[in-house]
Amino acid sequence: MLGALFEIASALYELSTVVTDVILNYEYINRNWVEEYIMSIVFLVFNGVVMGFVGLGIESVHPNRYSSCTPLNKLLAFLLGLFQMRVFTETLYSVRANVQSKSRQKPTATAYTNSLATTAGVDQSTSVGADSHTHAVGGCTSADLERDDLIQRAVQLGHGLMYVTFIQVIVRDVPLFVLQANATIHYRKWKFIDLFTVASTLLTLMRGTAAYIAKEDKRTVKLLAFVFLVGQFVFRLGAILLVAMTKGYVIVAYGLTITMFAILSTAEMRLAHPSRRYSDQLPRALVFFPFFTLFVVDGSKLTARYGSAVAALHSKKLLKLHLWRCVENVVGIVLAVFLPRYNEEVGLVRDLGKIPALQHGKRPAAGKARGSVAKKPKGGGSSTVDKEQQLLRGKRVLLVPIGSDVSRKRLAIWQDLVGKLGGSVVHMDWKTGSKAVPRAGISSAATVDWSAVDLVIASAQLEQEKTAAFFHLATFPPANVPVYTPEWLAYLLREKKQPPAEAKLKWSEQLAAREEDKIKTHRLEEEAQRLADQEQQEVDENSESEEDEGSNRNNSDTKEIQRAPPVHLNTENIRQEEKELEIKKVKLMQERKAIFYKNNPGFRPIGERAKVISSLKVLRHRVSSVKDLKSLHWAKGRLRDKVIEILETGHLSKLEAKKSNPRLCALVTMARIWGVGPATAAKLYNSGYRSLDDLRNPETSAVLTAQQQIGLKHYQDFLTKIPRYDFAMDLPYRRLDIKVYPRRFFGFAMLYFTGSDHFNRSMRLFAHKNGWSLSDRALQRVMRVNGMTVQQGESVICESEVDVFIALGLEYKDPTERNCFDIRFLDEDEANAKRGSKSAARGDGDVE
DNA sequence: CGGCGGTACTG
DNA sequence: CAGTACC
DNA sequence: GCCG
Repeated sequence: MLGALFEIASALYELSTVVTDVILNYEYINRNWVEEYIMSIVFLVFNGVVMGFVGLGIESVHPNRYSSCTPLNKLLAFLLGLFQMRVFTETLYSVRANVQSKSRQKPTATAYTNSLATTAGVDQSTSVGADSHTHAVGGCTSADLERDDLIQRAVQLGHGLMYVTFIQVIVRDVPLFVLQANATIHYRKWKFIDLFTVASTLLTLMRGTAAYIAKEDKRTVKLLAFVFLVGQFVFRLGAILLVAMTKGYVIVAYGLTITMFAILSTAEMRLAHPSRRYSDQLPRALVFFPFFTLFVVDGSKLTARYGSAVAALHSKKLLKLHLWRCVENVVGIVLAVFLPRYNEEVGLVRDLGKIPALQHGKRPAAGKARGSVAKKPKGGGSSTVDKEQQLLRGKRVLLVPIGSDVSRKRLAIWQDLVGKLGGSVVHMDWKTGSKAVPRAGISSAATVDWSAVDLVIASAQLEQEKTAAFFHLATFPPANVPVYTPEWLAYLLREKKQPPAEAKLKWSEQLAAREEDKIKTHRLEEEAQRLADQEQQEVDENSESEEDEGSNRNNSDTKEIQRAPPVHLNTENIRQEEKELEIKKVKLMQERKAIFYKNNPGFRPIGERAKVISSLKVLRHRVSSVKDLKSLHWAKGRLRDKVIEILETGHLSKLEAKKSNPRLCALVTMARIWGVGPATAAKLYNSGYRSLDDLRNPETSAVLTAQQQIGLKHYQDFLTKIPRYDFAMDLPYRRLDIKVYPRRFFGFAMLYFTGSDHFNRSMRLFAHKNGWSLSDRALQRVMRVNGMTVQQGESVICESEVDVFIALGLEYKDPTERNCFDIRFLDEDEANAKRGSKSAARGDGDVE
């Protein structure tokens, strides 16, 4: 009776773990942890289907348990598994059967323990086992026979349940455990529910493992080995996907790969030792699970620390994980090889060398099966490496020291590269006798002994004629001397081999490519012009009535207007893209709205009436005179005058005046130093500093702060935008912004950092005007009392940028639509006014 | 005519 | 607190 | 230098 209670209690406990999963899933979706939710559901469904089939299996051995109608019974058996009720209901059934049979006759202990129980009915030996048992008992009445059969079946079902539990562990609990652990590591502190799920998973795991290792039937072990492998597949794949989380197909590929290796090595391990004894199987279970759990947990941490799975993958820490994998594999293999075999005919894999997977990831010292794979890299040895690194050994290289992008520093780098590649640099005689790099355009020239040159390095920017003139040659390059670009050198050193022909790192190829580019651009320009003209005609035809700007159109003198560089626009394409963007935005809004209101129940958008934050509109046609604009209603007063001036004359006199104002130029230049703003620039100017060189004077350092000195030192570097891909060899100094926010600030922080600054300001102004405050970590109600701002209440919850737009009641803008120009520079008067009477800064009064 | 974004660091 | 920075 |  006690046993029955225990059985029911543990079944109830099983059920409660399922309930926990449901609660957790609810929480996932509530917090919009979509990845966790999806994966959890996938695992639950997968598990449900597996358990459903298990139910069908049990049904075929123990038919008609729930009803007398066979199809209905099958459906029930499947559904019970699908809804994760399998263990619970089967336990109840087996306990009932057991109690029933016990009440008729107390079974002997031996009948219970010695019975050849089989797995959940899939194994056909059930009836055989029952028969043999009946024979062994012998001489019984039919009633005894029936009772024995009943006992037998109950016991079988009890054993079967153990396997059901085991399967459940593999397909459901372990992946879920990993999921939950991951969610915990990533997003929140441990809560009771997490502790419960972890503890319950561990318990179930132990139970399942016990069920597996206690099993003594040979065929079932084989079957279970298979199930175990499938389970492992799910387990490992799930774990790896978790490590991958949201980004990067690389890690998915990686996950698949190591999963395959794991399966192969485990298959080898299991099949070689289908041992019947607890003591043989336990070490494997012990070895396998802890190691892999460590691997997964550490992998998750790593992902969290590096921000993305790909970054984590590229980090050196991964080595540690690989080492764990190695240890795990090595221990498994050692066990597989050296433990005694009980069943030689099942031991399928004796030659480890035949499984390529086993050769992967192991240290050379770890295994004896180091066959052909290990030999290959060793065979090549160090000589190959040397050869590869000295691709220019013995070559005499001439560096062409001219070109718009060739500096002394760059030449030195080339020389260094050539040296590293084992080549020697040919020195040439300057006619002028100077060793300085001649500037392009200056008619210096060099004489070169071309027979002593094996190859030439020249900038791709360098024109052919200029080079020929420089070397006093009729044509450049001279015959039989190959010319390469500096990128070719960089490639050799990086890749340690010759680039493929399609890389086009030969100088002439680069020239040709540039030429081709020019022609192409030209053609595109013409095409664009044609399209623009066409459009123009359409516009003219459609908008006679809107031409209210006639008075500004006496443009007989507009011929000398400097035209802006032509823009080639494929109007059809642009329209298509705009349409797609619009659809994408609407979709995003709808998607996020549901989540936003779930997070902020009862919230009312701040500016429901407001439609748009105005942003720059794109015209698809060229605007070269006022008539190209439908109307100028958006510009009034002085702005309008300026627009007209630009369109009519091609320039803006006020701007020209400023550009030629030396004081302003000096101010702008100095203020572009990182750490120097308008005020400091003015202060410096008034102290007599007029240029960067003035400031570079050593005795000046006292007037600059430490930050400003750094800014001055890397003046140009800090002004250079960081390109997406940087192939340059002498990389500039960079200023990097690293911002760390708690996850709940993500939406606000993303919006802020995406910019633009003007966009941020207009959005914040909008919030401000409506009595709210928007920052990079909150959108909250505020009270502003004579200059003081008082917060009122908590921030609106915005998990994404979109949410902020929803909260403000604004139309969503794609990042590409948040671009405005930065006109930040304070004018003189304003700067003076700000600093009041403290400073005596004087200058041209009319400067703006 | 007053207002113009919100926040953090430095000196 | 002013000045500068970030977007 | 625009806007309310």
